[in-house]
Amino acid sequence: MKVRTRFAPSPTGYLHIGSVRTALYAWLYARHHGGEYFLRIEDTDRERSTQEAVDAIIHGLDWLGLTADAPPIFQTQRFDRYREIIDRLLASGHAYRCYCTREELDAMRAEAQARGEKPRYDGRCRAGGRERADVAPTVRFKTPLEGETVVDDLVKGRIVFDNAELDDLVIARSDGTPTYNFTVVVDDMDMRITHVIRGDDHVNNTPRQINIFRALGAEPPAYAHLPMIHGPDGTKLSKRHGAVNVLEYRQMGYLPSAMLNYLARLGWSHGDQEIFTLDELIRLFDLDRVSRSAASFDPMKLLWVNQQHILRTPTAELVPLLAEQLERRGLDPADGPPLERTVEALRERSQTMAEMAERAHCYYQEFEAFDEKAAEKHLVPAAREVLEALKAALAAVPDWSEKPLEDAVAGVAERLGLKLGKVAQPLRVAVTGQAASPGIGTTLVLVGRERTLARIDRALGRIAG
RNA sequence: GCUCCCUUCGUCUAGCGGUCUAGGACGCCGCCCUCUCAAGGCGGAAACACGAGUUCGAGUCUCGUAGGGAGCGCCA
Repeated sequence: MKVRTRFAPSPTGYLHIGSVRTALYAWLYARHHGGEYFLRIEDTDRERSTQEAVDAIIHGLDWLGLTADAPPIFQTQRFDRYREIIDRLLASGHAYRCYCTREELDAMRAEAQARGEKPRYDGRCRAGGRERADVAPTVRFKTPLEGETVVDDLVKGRIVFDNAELDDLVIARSDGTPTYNFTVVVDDMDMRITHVIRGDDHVNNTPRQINIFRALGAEPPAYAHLPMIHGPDGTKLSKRHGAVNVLEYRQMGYLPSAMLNYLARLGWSHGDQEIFTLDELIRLFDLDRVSRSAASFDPMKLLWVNQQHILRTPTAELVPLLAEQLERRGLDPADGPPLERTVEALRERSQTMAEMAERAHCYYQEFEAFDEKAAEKHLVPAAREVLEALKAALAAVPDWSEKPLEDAVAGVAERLGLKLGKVAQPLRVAVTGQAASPGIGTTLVLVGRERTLARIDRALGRIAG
């Protein structure tokens, strides 16, 4: 049977990084097994669902390349179908109308808790005979009173639930709208989902859903419950831990391939391998290598993975990303060296594309001010002679490219009897404003002849002033 | 409270009864390379939650304990 998986978020906010991992695993599992993956928007809670959230989910998944094999399915467009199934369950005696009021239910729960039991519905309307005109009834599913429901979870192993622990859950509200545990079953059944891959906060819902499948005469799918992702401090991952919205990572200059790599590796492993291409993930991913315990999100490691991907991604693919970051900063990519050169020069010293853009700033626009620490250390009176000599030597270089420029700088050092560092550093600070940059020859090429000479004057001015 | 799940370096993990004086990676520290910063190379500190079993032998199996998490809605 062909594998069919789905990702089923509810559109109540931005796309959370934990949700993305769930989507990724469902997507990878389908791709790995040559199956299909679908997106289903669970928007039955009309109070909390928003169009912005739907857009955020779709944009986020799109950015990451987690594309579905069909247009998204919206639950709000399937109310007729849910109604139909509810009627079927009612007719077959698998469900019944409940006339209990909220007050009655609250009291019931309070009593159960007082007795030290799990708060649950006691089934008082199950036998019928409690119809009343002043209460719009809900519809409850008749959970089997005895027996066990077994979940052979693909990640957690066998989990056995006593049906007696489960109560009769509401499947239709008093206004007739269906509830979560019910719509999930109808949709997974209709979509012919073979593998439900979701967060392990859903394990306790699973026996209820399996019972509904059975009542409908349908075969339940296989289940795989993924452990949660915690923050670095071990608590639930939240905004306190930094960005949890995937789209923010795009802004921060992370590569989709790196996000996917990091997230895949968070809770899954393939021996000692850390860096994976998307193709490798598809080829190697499977649920039997998924860890059973919760993992902590580590922004530092994400940064490293991103850097590794920047190192491995072809320059041509990085160029538009750098352009985007430069433009976001109000810089004109045309007013400086070709972006290819900048990427080549900075790729191994940038952990994000945002950082690369920061470092590239001085190649596309005059820098505001010298880094004070760097200037104090290198733009000292003793550097005056060095910069004068450099200016003359560089101005005389006919071919403004790396090798001749390096030779010119080395020549100045030799003539003045100084170590290269004593010459290159003042020059570096003079032309970039910073103490760190690519190799001096490369840096000079990036800055360009005109700006280099002008900036040496600027530095000399500072020393004099 | 009840039900379910989880527990190897700070973090992500390898380990599927003996090859474990527990391996890799991030981070941290040191060294090398070096015009700076990186990248890269080399080295170091750092973990089997605890207690009983089973077994010739347990990080690996079983049961407890402790700790953590999830769920217990006319939310999803």
